[in-house]
Amino acid sequence: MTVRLYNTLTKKREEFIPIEEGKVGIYVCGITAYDVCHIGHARSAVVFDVIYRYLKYKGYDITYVKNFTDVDDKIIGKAIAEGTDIGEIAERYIREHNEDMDRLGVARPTAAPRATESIKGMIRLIETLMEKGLAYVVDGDVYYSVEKFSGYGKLSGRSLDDMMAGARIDIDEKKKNPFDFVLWKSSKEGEPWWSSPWGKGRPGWHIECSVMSQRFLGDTFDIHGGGEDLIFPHHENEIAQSEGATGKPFAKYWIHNGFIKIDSEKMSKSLGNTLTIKEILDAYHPEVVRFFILQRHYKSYIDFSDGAMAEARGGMERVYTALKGIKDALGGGESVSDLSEKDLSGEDKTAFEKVHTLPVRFTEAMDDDFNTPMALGYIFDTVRIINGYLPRDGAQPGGGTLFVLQDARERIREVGKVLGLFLEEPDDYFTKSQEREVSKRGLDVEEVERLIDERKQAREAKNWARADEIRDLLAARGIVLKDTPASTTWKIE
RNA sequence: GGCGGCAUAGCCAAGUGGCUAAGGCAGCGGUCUGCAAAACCGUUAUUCACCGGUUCGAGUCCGGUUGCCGCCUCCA
Repeated sequence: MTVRLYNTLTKKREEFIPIEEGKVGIYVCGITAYDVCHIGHARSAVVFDVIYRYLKYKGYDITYVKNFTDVDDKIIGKAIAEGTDIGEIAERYIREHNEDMDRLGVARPTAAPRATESIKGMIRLIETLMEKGLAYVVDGDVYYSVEKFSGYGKLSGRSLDDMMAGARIDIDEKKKNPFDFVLWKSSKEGEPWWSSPWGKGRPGWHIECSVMSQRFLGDTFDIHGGGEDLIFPHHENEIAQSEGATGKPFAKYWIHNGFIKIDSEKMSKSLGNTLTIKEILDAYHPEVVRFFILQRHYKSYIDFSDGAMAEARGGMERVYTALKGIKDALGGGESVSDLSEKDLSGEDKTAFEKVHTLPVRFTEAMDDDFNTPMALGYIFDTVRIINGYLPRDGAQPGGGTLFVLQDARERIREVGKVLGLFLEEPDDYFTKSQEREVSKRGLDVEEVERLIDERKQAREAKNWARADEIRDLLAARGIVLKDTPASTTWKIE
């Protein structure tokens, strides 16, 4: 089965056919290293991480490039403000970024080049554009002449005439056309610079991606991705630069992820409602964050709120509760059943067939434009089967049951690995989750446990009134108790 | 002003021409439990913003209306 994906360039869902059979080259625009990453970066990272892992799961030999922009106005501004150089600023935020990604369980790309490592290539590319008459020089700045590139606007679906009609940009007298964009910028006093045929200067923003994608993936490659805000002008300009220079098609498929809103508002620095990845991870388990993101199709916007996160947490718990049930039934052993599939019959056989085909359904969903919400739905279907199949308290499960449960766990792990979910030991997951909730709510754990202990004694004395009173007291603080024959455990609702 | 997207149950969210409109959360009834919790079973949209059209057949295609949103400036 082949993957079908929505291509921003054609505005259609298309069959994914790699340029070279079995191989995939993917380039995703990374961050500008001038500030800590927010939840929007997390979404983009998680979405493309899952696409990367899925294509790998499908057996493709994949080269995944995600760049760092380490020279730009904002970085320069920050360096000047702090009296340091751009290298130090970039280094700091790249390190922070990598830390955030590691915590989110985002795999490192095959290559993570920095713009400043490819300055020579950028100069060469700009020279080619000059030779082809696609660029012009004004006072040491080099501009791209959009009118000279006939395909300009094909990605964002607008013509230059449309853009002119609705132009809202400042007229810059240096430019021949208001949509011309800078390829090379002359440096002002105190700014970093590189020498070039046009004098001391630095690259414009778009040129780096044209150069680094070409360097790692060639003139034409399979997939180019990024946030939807990059469609115009960034990706449009990349196409103009690359196709203008090589005369060949640039990326074959373009994938763009949707934005995150916060409490139904657009997240932006001016509104002051940005949430950093660090803040989110202090409050929620990384897998809850991934689950929250993957619960919606990557192209739609997501509305972040505490309520939505609480729901995501609830969903995660459902899966981990089932995994815990399996673990308890297996008695902690990894491989306790030495049966094989053909030894199964009746109920065991039926359950096995349902559970064992999870990866097939998962693949169907993912092949359909990476439909992670549907993929998660199939995982929940599997969870229901497991829960209904788990031995009741105290019952001794038979060999067939163990075999099925073991397989169920394997299959959930198999697809979970692609999504970056359900990879923890259930006990660890619950412990970490609980610690976060406790610290978030400022609960006094010792007092909680003292009350539980008091309730235990009341229960032993069959003083149900006092036992219930304590439970209600704890419930008022969001603590839910669970009595098992052996002990009482508690969790945050 | 230009370009584009979305509207599915109380909430979140799949489904893009055809079996009974996935799944999660919340609710209700039952089983289990000292009572709960978790889990399971059942239940919760004759209907997919509205109006018209195409079709044997539409949530799904086309046209219109209304409402929300994004991009056009740095932005994931």
